[in-house]
Amino acid sequence: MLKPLNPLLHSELRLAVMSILLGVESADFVYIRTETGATAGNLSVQLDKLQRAGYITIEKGFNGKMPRTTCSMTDLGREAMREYVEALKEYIGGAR
Amino acid sequence: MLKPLNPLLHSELRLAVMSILLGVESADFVYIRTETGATAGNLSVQLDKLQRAGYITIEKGFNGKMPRTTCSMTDLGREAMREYVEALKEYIGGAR
DNA sequence: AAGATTTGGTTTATTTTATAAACTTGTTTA
DNA sequence: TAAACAAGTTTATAAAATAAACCAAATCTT
Repeated sequence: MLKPLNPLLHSELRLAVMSILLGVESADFVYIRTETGATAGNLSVQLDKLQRAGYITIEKGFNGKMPRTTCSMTDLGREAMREYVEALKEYIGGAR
Repeated sequence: MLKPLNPLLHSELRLAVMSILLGVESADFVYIRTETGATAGNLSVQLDKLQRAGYITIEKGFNGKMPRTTCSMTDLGREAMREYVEALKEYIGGAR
């Protein structure tokens, strides 16, 4: 039987966020927003879910006077991605 | 910017169904149900969506006296899977 | 042979999720 | 100083997934 797909990661926007964060030390809200094309509201909600799961950390600070939200992936997040990709391969392995 | 993921395929159960059908000429409802572990109701709904999209064909016949529903993938379905996997790789490419 | 159970589903209702719209707080610009 | 903009959050709506309830016919039980 196929492995279940972590529902937290099996979401287009959350997966895109995780994908971006895999490649960098950290990324801020505005950057992630422009890279993904998501609306701010949607992104805010999905980042919160990833944080609650312990997959990313969110730090709120300031860039001069403007607020800035910076995200980065945790080890737990990295491990979850690894497992997700491994499971996913069972689903798409035949499509080559 | 990341390619969008075909929402019809980006669903655990529908993806499992497509994955199964990729490897075989055809498969019947009961087989798909046991392989995926899905409930009959859920499977019925998701098969219908795949059929409406033209990704699979569904034929209803009989096995002796018992009804039998047989599914197989269409060329359109195969092509959609190919594109989906290609898009997905952009998301998970970093996780190796 | 009548009733109970199983098979193979479909339909409908409920829950969850994703998404967008509206709002808030503070900043910069005209 | 009023209007517009930036960076988000909160709340409402739309869509999706899932489960519960149901149905018809076959088979098993006594």
